[in-house]
Amino acid sequence: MKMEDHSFLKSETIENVSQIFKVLSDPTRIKILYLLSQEECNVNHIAEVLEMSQSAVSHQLSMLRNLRLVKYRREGKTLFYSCDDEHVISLLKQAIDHSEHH
Amino acid sequence: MKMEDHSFLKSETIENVSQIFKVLSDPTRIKILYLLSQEECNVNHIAEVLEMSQSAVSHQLSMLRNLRLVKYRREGKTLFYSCDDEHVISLLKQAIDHSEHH
DNA sequence: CATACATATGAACATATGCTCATATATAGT
DNA sequence: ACTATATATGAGCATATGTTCATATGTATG
Repeated sequence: MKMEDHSFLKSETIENVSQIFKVLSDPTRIKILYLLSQEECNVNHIAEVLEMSQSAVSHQLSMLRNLRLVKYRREGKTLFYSCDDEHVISLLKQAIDHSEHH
Repeated sequence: MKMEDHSFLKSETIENVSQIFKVLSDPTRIKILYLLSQEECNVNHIAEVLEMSQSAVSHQLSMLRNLRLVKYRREGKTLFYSCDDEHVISLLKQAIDHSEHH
C-alpha cells in the first residue's frame, strides 16, 4: 500500500486511545472499576473488599477521577464512588467475557 | 453489598484482561496494530511508515507475536506480518471510534 | 563461501508506574 | 475547640517499560 493511501490516526486519537487502555491495563484498577460497575462504594469498602491499603485505593481513585471514569457523592464524612463512563465499562466487560470464554 | 454477594473475577481473568489492555496501551503498538489491520506489512515497511527504527519495530513485533496478536509468513528474506486476533482489533477500533466521536 | 539484505535479540539506560509511609484535609459529634 | 473518622496527598522507592546501540541470525545470490 502506498503511503498516501494509508488511513492514519490523528496523534490526538492515538493519545486518547492509549490513555483509555493504560487505565484498564492495571489489575488494581480493573478490580476497582469492576466493583464500581456492580455497586456504588465508599473508599474504605473498596479497600476492604479488594484487600488494599486505603492510600493505594485513594491514589487510584484520584487517577480515575481525573480521567472522569468515576464520580462521587458525599454523605457526611463518606464519599461514595461510582462509574461515570459506560463506554470504558463496556470495553472492560467485553475483554472479561472474551477472556472467560477462551 | 455483602462480601459474599459480590461477583469476583478470577485472578487468571484479571491477569489476562490487564495483559490485553497493556498491549493496547502503548502508542507505538496501537499504530502497528492499526496499520496491520489495514494491510499485511513487512518489518521495514512498518518502520518507514511509522518513522521508527527497525529495532524498535522488531522488539514490539516480538511481543505481539508472543501474545499471538500477530502472525507472519516468510517470502524470501522478508517477513510479512498481519493481525491474528480479531477480538483485540475490535476493542482497538471501538476505542478509536469512541475517541474520534467525542 | 563471501557478501548483502532483512530481521531478531541482548544489554544498557531513561522514564513511567504503583505502592508504602507519613501527614494533611475535611466533616461530624461532644 | 478537641477528638475521631474518612479520605486525600506528597515523597520516596522498587519495578516495569520502551527505546537505542551493537551485534547476531537467517536467507538469497554471485
